[in-house]
Amino acid sequence: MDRMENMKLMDIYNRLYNNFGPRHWWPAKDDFEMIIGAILTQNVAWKNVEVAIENLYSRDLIDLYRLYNAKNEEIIDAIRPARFFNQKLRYIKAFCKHIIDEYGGELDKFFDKDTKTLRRELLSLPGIGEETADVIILYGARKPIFVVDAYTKRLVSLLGIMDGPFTYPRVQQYFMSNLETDLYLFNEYHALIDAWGNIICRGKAAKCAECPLSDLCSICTLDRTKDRIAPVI
DNA sequence: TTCCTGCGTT
DNA sequence: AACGCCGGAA
Repeated sequence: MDRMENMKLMDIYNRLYNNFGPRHWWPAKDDFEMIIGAILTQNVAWKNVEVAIENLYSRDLIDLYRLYNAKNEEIIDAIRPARFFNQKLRYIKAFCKHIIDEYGGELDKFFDKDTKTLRRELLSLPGIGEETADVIILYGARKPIFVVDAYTKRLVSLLGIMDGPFTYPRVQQYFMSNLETDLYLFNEYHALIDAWGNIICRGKAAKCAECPLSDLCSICTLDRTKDRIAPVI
């Protein structure tokens, strides 16, 4: 734990928290819905996922066994707004099958495993990459792990707080080695970075005037008219 | 790298 | 019409 790096990261966290307030993630009624949402949201706007989840609820399919036994056409019909529906159908069914075969359909038994084992097991499943695995560990199993997404890479790149290349494990290691291992902190930090990337720092339409980190940003100087350059990731 | 491939925003 | 989205696989 480097004191200076910790101060930098906590300063960023506090600015985001003061600006956006607590985000109360993950937005789901239960753990199963949380996991389905995590798969459906891959490279898709969350608004589309909300529709897909609602479609599943209206078909009474937010349930491990009912979803696993449902017809492919019915699931595709429901999740179509979340894009890549053929792949995501396979991913969802594979996850359900795994929990049914290995844990008798009980998610809690799956979550009981230690973080490292849980992560390995999640990564072995189709459609579960590093980000989705960590999201499920943090917001589903409620174990402290730092989630890295495209916004996180954009943030460290723009603020110049760490050296590249900004690969998933390197960025994750940077945050986890310089922050207290705290479930609430990791929960809010990722959710706040998402709010920042989603609401403020969205590519061409970036609202630098409203950004609580503008004075730390290497390319977003407000005192001169300057075209934004895409961050190198 | 490319494919997957819906929808609100600009 | 083009962009970009709470990515992952091959």
